[in-house]
Amino acid sequence: MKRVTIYDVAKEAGVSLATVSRVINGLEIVREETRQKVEVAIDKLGYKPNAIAQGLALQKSTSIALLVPEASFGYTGQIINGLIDVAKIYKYNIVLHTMSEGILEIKDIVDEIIKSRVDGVIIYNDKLMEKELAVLSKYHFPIVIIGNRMSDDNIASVFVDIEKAVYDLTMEKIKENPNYKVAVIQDRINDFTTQEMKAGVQKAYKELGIEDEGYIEIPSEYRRSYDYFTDTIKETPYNFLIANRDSQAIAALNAAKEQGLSVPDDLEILCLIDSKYNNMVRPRLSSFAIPSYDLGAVSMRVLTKMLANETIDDREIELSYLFTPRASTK
Amino acid sequence: MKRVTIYDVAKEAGVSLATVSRVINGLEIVREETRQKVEVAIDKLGYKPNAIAQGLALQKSTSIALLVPEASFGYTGQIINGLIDVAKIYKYNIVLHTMSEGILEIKDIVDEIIKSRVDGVIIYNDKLMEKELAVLSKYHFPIVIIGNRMSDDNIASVFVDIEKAVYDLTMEKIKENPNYKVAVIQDRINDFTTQEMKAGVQKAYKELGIEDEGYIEIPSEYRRSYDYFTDTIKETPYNFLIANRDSQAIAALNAAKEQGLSVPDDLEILCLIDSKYNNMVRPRLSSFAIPSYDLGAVSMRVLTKMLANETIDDREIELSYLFTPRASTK
DNA sequence: TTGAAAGCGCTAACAC
DNA sequence: GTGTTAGCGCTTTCAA
Repeated sequence: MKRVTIYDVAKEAGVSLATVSRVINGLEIVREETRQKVEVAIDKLGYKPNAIAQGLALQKSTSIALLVPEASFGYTGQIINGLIDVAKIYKYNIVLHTMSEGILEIKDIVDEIIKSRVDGVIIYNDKLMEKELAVLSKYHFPIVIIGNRMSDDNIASVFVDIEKAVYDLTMEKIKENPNYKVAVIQDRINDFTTQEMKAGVQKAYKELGIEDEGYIEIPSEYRRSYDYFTDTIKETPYNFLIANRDSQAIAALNAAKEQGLSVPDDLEILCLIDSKYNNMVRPRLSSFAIPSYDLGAVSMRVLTKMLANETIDDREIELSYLFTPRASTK
Repeated sequence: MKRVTIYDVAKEAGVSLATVSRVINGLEIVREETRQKVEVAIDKLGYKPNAIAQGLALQKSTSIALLVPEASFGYTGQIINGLIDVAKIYKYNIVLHTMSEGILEIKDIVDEIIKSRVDGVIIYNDKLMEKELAVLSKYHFPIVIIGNRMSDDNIASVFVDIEKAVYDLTMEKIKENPNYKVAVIQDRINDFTTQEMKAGVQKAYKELGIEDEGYIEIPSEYRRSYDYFTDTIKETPYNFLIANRDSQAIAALNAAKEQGLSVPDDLEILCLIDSKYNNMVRPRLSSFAIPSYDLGAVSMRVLTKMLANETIDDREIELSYLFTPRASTK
C-alpha cells in the first residue's frame, strides 16, 4: 500500500503538482473547473498531504512542545486539556515531554526539544526558580512559561500570583486577630510553589514585625506528610494550615481528626489546588480554585500569537484565582 | 540568526555533507581524523540535525501518537509516564491527542493522526466497544490498544482482564455465602470498563442460576453518583459494591457513612483503580491495583518492536492486577 | 490561470 | 574513506 503523493494526484487530475498544491492550500487563483478535477482526484486516491514534507518546505512543523514535570498529571491534566482545546483550533500538534527528577538540566531538555523542530514550547513549571529559568532567554525561540512571572523578547508567561493569594489570606486572618497563627506547609515536590507560598505568609508577618514565622518544613526523615502530622499536629502552634496540593491538606486533615482535633474549630486547613477530591473528604476542603484549564488555554493562545508574529500587549499574563470556602475553614 | 545546516558544517570542516551525515549518524566508516574535524565544526557552529528533514529523507518521523480520552488524566497520567519513559529510551517523541466526547468518530481522529505522519499510534480506550474499534484493522498502520483485547496484523493490545477480576472476586464472595449480594456500579464515563465489570459479576451469578443480578445503573437524573447513593444507599439490597474509579467508591463511601451505614460491616466497597486517594479516605479503600504505569510502558515497548519489524510472540498482552485489601472490605 | 523548476535539509546509493 | 548525486513530498517564485 504505497502512500499517495501530490504527484499521483497531479497525474490523476491531469494537472501539475503546483496546481494540486494550490488546491489543497485553498489558494484562490485556481479556476473552479480545475479545482473540481483535482478534488475528485484527491478523493478517489484518498490523498492526504504529508505534514513532514510540508514542514520542510515551509520551515515549520505546526507542532509545539509541552514540557511538564513528571508524574504530576493530577493537576497538570487540566492544564493539558486547556492547551489541547486551543491547539486544536489552530491546528497545532502537541509533543509531550517530561522533566524527570534531576536527570537533566532544563537547558539540555530544551536543546533536545528545539532539535526536534517544533515551532515553540510551553513549559509548566512548579519547581524551578527564576534563576534556573533564566537560561531560557538565550534561546531565539518562542517560549511560554506557566507558573512563573517572566518575559523577554521571545518569552511570555501565564501564572497565578500565589504569593499574593497567600499574603492576602494571611493578612485577613491576622488582622482579625493578631495572635492568629497561619502556616504554609512545605511541598517537597513543588519547590517553586512552596517558596511563593512561604514568601506570602512571611511578607504578611513581617508587616507585623514578626520574622521567619509561618512555615512548616517536613523533616526529611518523614516519607509522608501524614506521618509527620500524626506525630506533631496535636501540639502544633498553628491555627491555620495552607497546603499546596489537595493530598497534603487531606493528610493534615486526617491526622488532625485522628489525633482528636476538630477541623475547622481547633484547626483550619486549606489547599491551593481545587480538585474533585476536595469535595470528597469530610469536612470538605476549602481551596483557592486555581484556573488550571485556563492556564493551559491562555498559554496556548499566547503562543499562537507569538508564532503568528501578532503583537502581544502583555507578555506577563496574570490569571486570578477564586477563593472557594468549604467546611475546612471558618 | 540563521539556522545552521549540514552544508554549513560541511563547509566549515572542509568535507562533503555526506561525511557530516555519516558522523552524526555514527557510521563507522569515517576516519578518526575526519570525524574529529567534523565534530569540531559541529560544536563550533552549534549544529543540530533537522529532525523534519531527516524524517522526510528516511520516510519516518520517530514520533508516535498517543490518543487518550479527554479530562481523565488522573489515571491516564500513570500510563503516560510509563509510555514516556520507554519512548525516551527508543528516542521517540509522543504527540498527544485527546478524544473529545462524541465529537468525532474514532475513524476520523485516526485519519487525522495518520495524516500527521507519525510512525504509529497508541490508543488508550476505556469507552469504546470492540465493534467500534474494529474499523482500526483497516489501517495499514501500527496500532497498540490499551484496555481492550484485540489483535491483527498491525494491531497489538495490552490490557488487564477486568471481567475476570470482577468475576473472581464475586465468586469468592458468593461461594462463602450464596445469599451475598455483589453489585457493580455503572461508570458513565467509561462504558467499556463498565461492561467488562458487569459481565464479570453476571457471569458469576449466572453460574448460580441467577440472571441479571449485580448491576447498579445510576439514573440519568442524578448528575453525581454521590446524590444517587445518598438517596438510595440505606435501602440498597447489596452487601458489596464494586466501582471503577476511586471517586465513585468514595462517593458511595461518604453516602453510606452519612446515612448511618458502617463500612465494611454493613456494606463493603471497593474500586478497581488504585490511587493515592485510596489511602486518604476513611476507611481506607480496598482496590485492585491496576498496573497503569506498566500498561503504558509495555505498550510503548510493543510498538517499538512493531516499528522495528521485530517478531512479536504475543500481540495480546495481558497484565495482571494485584488485589489490595484495605479497610473498606472484610 | 497554470506549469517548470528550484529549494527546504537530510539520507543513501553509487562512484571514485 | 570520501564525494557526487538523486531523491523524500511539498511550497513558491518565475515564466508562459
